Amino acid sequence: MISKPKGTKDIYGTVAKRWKYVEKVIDEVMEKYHYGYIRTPLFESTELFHRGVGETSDIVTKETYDFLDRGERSMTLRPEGTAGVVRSYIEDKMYGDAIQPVKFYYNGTMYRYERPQAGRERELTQFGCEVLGSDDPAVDAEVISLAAQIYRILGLKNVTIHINSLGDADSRNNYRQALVKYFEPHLDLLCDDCKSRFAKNPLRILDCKVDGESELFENAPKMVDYLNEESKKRFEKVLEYLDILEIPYVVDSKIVRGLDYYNHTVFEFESDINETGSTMAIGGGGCYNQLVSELGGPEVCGVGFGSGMDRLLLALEHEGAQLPVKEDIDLYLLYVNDEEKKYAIYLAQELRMNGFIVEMENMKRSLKAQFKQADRLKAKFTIVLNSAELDEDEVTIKNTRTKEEEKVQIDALIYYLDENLEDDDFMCDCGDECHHHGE
RNA sequence: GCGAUAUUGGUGAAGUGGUUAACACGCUGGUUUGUGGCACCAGUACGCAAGGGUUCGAUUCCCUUAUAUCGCCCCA
Repeated sequence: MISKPKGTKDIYGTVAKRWKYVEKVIDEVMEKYHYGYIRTPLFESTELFHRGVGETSDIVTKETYDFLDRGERSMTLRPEGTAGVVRSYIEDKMYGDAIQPVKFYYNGTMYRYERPQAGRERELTQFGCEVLGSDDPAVDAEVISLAAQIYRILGLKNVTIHINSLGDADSRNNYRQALVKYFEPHLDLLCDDCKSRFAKNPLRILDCKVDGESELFENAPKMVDYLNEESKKRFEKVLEYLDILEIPYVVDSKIVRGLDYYNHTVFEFESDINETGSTMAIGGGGCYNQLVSELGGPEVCGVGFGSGMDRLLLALEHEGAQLPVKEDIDLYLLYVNDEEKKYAIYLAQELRMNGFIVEMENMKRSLKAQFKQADRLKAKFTIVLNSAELDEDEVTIKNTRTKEEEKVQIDALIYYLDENLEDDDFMCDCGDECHHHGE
């Protein structure tokens, strides 16, 4: 047997329906915020992902799917969405467009060469957005509120927004130095991982799982105190706008994000996915004011966020959120003899073209087994085709819920179904403003 | 890259160094010759991830590999 590659998943059945629903919500919300859908290549030049990420992390060396194509060009399966969007922005000179800022959203598979674990696959699906060309803090707030809206509409409740500011390049460097100075005398108290973080990426020390709660860490310098005046004002604006939007947040100085290209606002959406009560980031993002120029474009600001579908669905499941997923069918056609079967083939097609979800027997089952099948399919109606009745141009249709049977002229069948199929598909608890169903 | 645990039919699983691998669900058929969902009866793993080893004998012990789950590193 050939099995799927490590860290990949087959998605089908009810799970696939949940995915499609979530994707529909994403599309609708993105559209209202006026973000244009963008599809960029699944693979790009390796250099695209390696530049900008910097030398500090393992990402470049061991966590991307790299390969040489037949022309000996080094290619990489995209590990995230931002780089491709920024590349496209630069390549197509969108910074010259009349409409600014440029706003995009994406939704697609990404590839990371990692060991799978909870909420972490090698092939993953992420959606996200990018705004390029504006440094207005209102854009930061918009991006955050957009993500918050998607989560809210999906029914996710236990999500906390952690937000922080890294300031501009100067502030960030000052803070980095302060951290180094602070931890240096206590180096021997740190865990082994932190010792290497100290050398490679001191900001990450704050994320330590071993002794992140210790006194040493509590007294560590805070980013906020190292923001210069301008950066501080900018951050306050972002928070003010979030207040206007009535979006609750927690200022969390431990949010630093891993990569160097972030400036100013950074944020993460945390959900309590595990039974253990520990939290997991289901999305995050921030400003990246150097990435565009790093990749060969103009000095332009970017803001974006990305969110993992797998973790999002995990969180929805964990919270028991009800997604409006349709699992039943309208009608199941049963038959016994060949003449009836032929009519079933015809009738199924006819009714499907008229908008009904129709299924028919295709397994040569006994009539009894056909009824069982109709149950399993949760058919709202069944028709047992009967030669004698067909000669009279009529069928007996049975409502599986009320058990009532009725003789109906075949000509009147569509009308009958229209009348009798109630629209009780689902209830959703998104309040009066809910427009996302029934279309 | 590192670590822990696991891998038994269509599914959930129990179990043991030794004749026929529990139980349940499902599925198929029958009781009921074209109206099910209930009930009862019957059938349903030539095999316990793959390969190698130890042994008179292994699904059970050992090794290797693969896969899965969870964690570490990293986190875009």
